[in-house]
Amino acid sequence: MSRTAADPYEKCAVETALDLIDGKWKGVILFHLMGGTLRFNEIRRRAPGATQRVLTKQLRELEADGLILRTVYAEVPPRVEYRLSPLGESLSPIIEALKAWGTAYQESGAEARRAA
Amino acid sequence: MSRTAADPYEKCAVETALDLIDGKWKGVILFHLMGGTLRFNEIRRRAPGATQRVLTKQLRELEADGLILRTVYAEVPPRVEYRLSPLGESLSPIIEALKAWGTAYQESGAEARRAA
DNA sequence: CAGGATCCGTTAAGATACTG
DNA sequence: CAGTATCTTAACGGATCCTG
Repeated sequence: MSRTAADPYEKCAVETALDLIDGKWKGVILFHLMGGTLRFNEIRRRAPGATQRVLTKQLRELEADGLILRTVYAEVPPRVEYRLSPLGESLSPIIEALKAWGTAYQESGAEARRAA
Repeated sequence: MSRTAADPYEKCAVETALDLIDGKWKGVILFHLMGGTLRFNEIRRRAPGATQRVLTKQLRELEADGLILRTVYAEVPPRVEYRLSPLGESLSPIIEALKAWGTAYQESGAEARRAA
């Protein structure tokens, strides 16, 4: 954050935000948590293709970043619930916007062009 | 895109969108191009820390994804201008939202907590 | 059930040098 | 000016096996 140029501050904000949702499954996780609290295996089911290791890691990162809350119930069998923190919820409009934009992009056939 | 579950479609849209702006400097590039057409070295100046190689690569990816347009002027010295495509411009609201959110995140002191 | 520990392959990204 | 060509490193993501 040197602030040598005119507006490096603004630039960093975009970077900061993107860094937080950077990770192959973070967007997906956040999106599904927007629907309410989920347990580990429930998230896993909604993110087929992601392994436990990766999922766990990204959940921990999201937690460390303060975007989600992790609640462990000391019972047996173990139960761990994940839900959006207030900060995470404040991302909802953006996730929704991304979803809408992604949908439009897909339907525009731009994906096909990309593959080509 | 198996569509086996209830709504894998929606999930993929979020993923699709994030994939397009995934890359350490893509968000920064797009943000600065929102201010108007820029030449290669102008972008470089606005993304200190990014090397030519990385910058070139990400610019090419953005171009391949149809988010930016690259215009080469056959003159000497060479001049190459980058600007947002209509599709790229449609991302502006999202980039702005990310910037606003990132700023709020930074000011909330959440970054400090993250480092700790 | 919800992970932790390990090993491994791929890719992103950085450093550096050179060119039309 | 705007790249390309190599090389190296670090991080990410995946697969598998094990445990409180």
